[in-house]
Amino acid sequence: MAKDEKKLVEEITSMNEDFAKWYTDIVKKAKLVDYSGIRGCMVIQPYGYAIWENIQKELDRRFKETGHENVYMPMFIPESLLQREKDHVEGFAPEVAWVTHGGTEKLEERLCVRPTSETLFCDHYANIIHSYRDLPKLYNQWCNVVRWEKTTRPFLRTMEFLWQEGHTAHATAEEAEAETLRMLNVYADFCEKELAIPVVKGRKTDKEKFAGAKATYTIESLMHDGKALQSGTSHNFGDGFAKAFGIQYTGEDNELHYVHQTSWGMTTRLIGAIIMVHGDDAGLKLPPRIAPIQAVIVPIAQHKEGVIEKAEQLRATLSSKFRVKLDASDKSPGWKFSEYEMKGVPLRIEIGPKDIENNQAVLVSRTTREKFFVSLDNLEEEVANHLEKIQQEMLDAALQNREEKTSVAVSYDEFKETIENKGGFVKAMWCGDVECENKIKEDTSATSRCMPFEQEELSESCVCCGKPAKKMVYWGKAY
RNA sequence: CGAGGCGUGGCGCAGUUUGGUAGCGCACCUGGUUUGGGACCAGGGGGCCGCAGGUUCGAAUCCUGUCGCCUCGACCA
Repeated sequence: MAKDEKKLVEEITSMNEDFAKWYTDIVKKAKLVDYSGIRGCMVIQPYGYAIWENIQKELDRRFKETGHENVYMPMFIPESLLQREKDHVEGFAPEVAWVTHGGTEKLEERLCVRPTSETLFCDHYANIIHSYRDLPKLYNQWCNVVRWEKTTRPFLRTMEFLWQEGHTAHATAEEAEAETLRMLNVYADFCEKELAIPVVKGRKTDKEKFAGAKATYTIESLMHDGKALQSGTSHNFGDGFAKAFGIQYTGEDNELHYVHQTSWGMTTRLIGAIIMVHGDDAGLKLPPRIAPIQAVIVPIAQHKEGVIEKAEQLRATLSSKFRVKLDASDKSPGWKFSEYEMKGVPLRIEIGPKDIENNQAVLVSRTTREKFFVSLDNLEEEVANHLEKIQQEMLDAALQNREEKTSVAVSYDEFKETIENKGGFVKAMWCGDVECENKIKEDTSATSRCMPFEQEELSESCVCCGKPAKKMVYWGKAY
């Protein structure tokens, strides 16, 4: 084993040995979350929350750019309101938490803690939308929701989680469809540009679509262990909710019309995706664009005259353009190297007596662990270039991993064999029948991830039943 | 909710089979020597053994109950 491949952090379980353990090790050691005393709920610690704040900042900017406004809805939903739309309540009823008492008094009507806020938005929209002049309504809210999950894992599935939910109302079906796809594209762009996570865009099958939706679109990403993760969804509700909630407007034609609605969401689960797409055995690896610390300055032989001062000077200069931290604690340099690699800091800047003598600093990349000796005269430029390069390298690596773990199956034996032994995405044709989805699930535990927009004609018949195929589908085991 | 595993200083564990003064490593504190890949020496502090009952002269250990956490399935962002 080459020296630079040596496992530097003994405390982290190797990902090839036990991926699930590796994941929880990272989450704990990098201090992203702490387990709380409440089942299935996590404490998001400062470093983890800082990642979420950066995600919020970038996503929110994109929402504003596309004309959306932020609002805040109540966190309680009266039972009668939740039950207005039949499919919706059936989908969520098994996992809602109920408030039955106010103080010591039993409530006349139970309130559920929102698992999602469609019903609240609809109730509100019915009040404020009267004319075609009131449309479109492009609202978004950042909030927490609660779903009574049976099994939980930090970030990937918790009983309470943070998210953003966009809810829009439009005059026509065409506008609603356009909005649904526009926001899916915003999500995909965000994942690739900011998180360096490549995604497959497509449509969910009826079996997998959102409760109450006419169509659900999704972006699917692939984790390092070959499991898929639904990373964001965008739903077109058609006028189903509008009819259930009576959201009507008077059009230019002086006739009453129902609105057409959409909703779309992304959650703290994205942090789980970042961990599982980019991380390695040394720990977390954060894309520079959302890393809370983009560069850490580690002084070497900091007791020597002038070292700390120089390091502080670098920090002061760089901090106007980058999120930079100086660690002048009395831990050894080696300890700091490992610590910040574990925390996924993209770039390390070493400065010691030798460097000061030569008017240079040493930059070390988290992705390659390569060292670069750069002049202090153009440090800012060098740091900017390296961060950009690391961002790109991370996307490239993630893309390569996904390509390597994406297969094609034409026969059912081939399909089962690939899911079982290789994992990852398996592209295969499908007849459109839910029976085949169910059978595949039963036989392999894989589900249809999406019907990608970019269709390919792999064969003419369904991989499962052999009947004429309608769609090419990405299949895989999912988180 | 099904199957498995685990609750002992902050973290990771041993001790439980066969009841008898609560231990180890890391972390922490003090002093010194160190400092370019998780430094070393010396000294020190910290534990109602998840919780509640029971058996016993005596319980981390045995019995009953209960709560919580983790992993894997089914459900789901």
